[in-house]
Amino acid sequence: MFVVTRTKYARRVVFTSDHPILHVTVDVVVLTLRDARMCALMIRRGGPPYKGRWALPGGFVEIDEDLETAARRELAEETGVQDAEVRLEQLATYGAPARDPRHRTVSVAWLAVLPAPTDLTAGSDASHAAWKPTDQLLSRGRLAFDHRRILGDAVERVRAKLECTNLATAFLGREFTIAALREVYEVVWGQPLDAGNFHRKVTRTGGFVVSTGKRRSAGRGRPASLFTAGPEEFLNPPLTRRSLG
Amino acid sequence: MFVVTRTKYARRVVFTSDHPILHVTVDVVVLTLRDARMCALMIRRGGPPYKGRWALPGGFVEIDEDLETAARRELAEETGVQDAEVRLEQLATYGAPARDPRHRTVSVAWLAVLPAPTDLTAGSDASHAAWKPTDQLLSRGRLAFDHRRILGDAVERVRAKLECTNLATAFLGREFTIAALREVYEVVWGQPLDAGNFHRKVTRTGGFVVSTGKRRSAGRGRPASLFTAGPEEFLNPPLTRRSLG
DNA sequence: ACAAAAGTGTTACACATACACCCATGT
DNA sequence: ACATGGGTGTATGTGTAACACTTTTGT
Repeated sequence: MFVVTRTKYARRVVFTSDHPILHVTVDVVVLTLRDARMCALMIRRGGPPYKGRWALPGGFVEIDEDLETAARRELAEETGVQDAEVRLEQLATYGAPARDPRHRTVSVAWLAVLPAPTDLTAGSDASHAAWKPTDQLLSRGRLAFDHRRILGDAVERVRAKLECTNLATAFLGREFTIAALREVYEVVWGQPLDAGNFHRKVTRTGGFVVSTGKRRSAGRGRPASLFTAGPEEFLNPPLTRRSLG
Repeated sequence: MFVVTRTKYARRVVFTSDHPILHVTVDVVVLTLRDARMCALMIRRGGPPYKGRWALPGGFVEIDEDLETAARRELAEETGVQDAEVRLEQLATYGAPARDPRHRTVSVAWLAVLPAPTDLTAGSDASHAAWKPTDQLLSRGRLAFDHRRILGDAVERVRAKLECTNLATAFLGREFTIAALREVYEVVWGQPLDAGNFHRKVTRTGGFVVSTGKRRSAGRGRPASLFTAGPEEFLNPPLTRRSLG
């Protein structure tokens, strides 16, 4: 029950319905670790509204497109990451009537966690896309729309999921050392952890990490064993957030 | 950029946009305990598609309506529950292109947990609305749309939240006994718990329950103390799901 | 040899589990 | 008096927190 026409500039849709009509978008919070800081991929807006402000990558859901497919498309367009293995998790949906001044828009937010050295060359303009530290964005950043809240919810979700899943391994490459994994926890939780106890905990918790048998020297000190992420999504019991240094 | 006209039968909206256009609905999973079973409020569909099947209460989001407001409106329309105190929590958003055969519909699902004796008289027809046991619905029920999946996700969410929040108190009235609270856990988790240890755990965990000083006799046995729900949302450490009987 | 990081041992303590046992009420 | 359910005590096991200590490398 809709007609699509193509003008010189854009597709134009004339739609008839008995029901209210809203726009549906996806926004993706892409997180990674750079220089011991948690960073989010942000896009600088080139036009109104919120011109010049940082915004989450996102866009409209196509008419025959699954929500996760739309999020995956946005992720690929902005980062070049085509990997179907990337964990993409639905965060929440934001739909306050005034969140977009142009039209009523409901946005389904997604969370993606990537290993560190992702360059933004593929498909996106470096002057428009950048990795920004999440703590800066959340405290002093001037973000477009309600993206500060979405980002804040994403960071909270990641903090919570480190306790009871091995999501932390998503911040690392396929093979990693226990020390690197510990650094993820220390950065995300913002507190030092006991190296010895952490090592015991993650290696003895079945399904968390899998030993490869290989070792890697980090320049000085005893070479560390290499592990890959285990298959287990949920741990029982969870890691605790205590054990301050 | 839209025109609303009113015909004899329904509002008709003619809409013009440069972007894909989707319908947005809310569906509400309303859970309660009846006769030691977890039940969901279901609506029997009177017309196609899925005529005669059970569906979650839900409906279209109005053009100027917040998502939570829409969910709360649906809850009130179907149960008569106007209480602003009712916890309403966003579950997830479901948007597979074919989930509604009529038109592309994205549905934001919400979860509400209510005390048991809610009669459905207010505003809804008893022949169309009913409390159905969730285990039956999930195993043998023929549900409309993707509502089986939504219901399944809701039940999983509730099971998980009992471990680390005092959501269980939402199944009970303002004042309740520890035994009643324990029954909520036993029904939702489907396993018996040790009465003594449960009592100690919930009363010694700060913020979980608050003693009223009052007592209530249940006919036989020592009268139980009455408690109200504490303010705390998250517990540390969580209740464990073990302790089989 | 020394520094540095990986990994293990050890001890004290908190909490969970299992279950015995006492408490307060109705019949 | 007895049954019934509410609530506490207690022994035992298990995991955590803190930190000492050993292992394995680079310089």
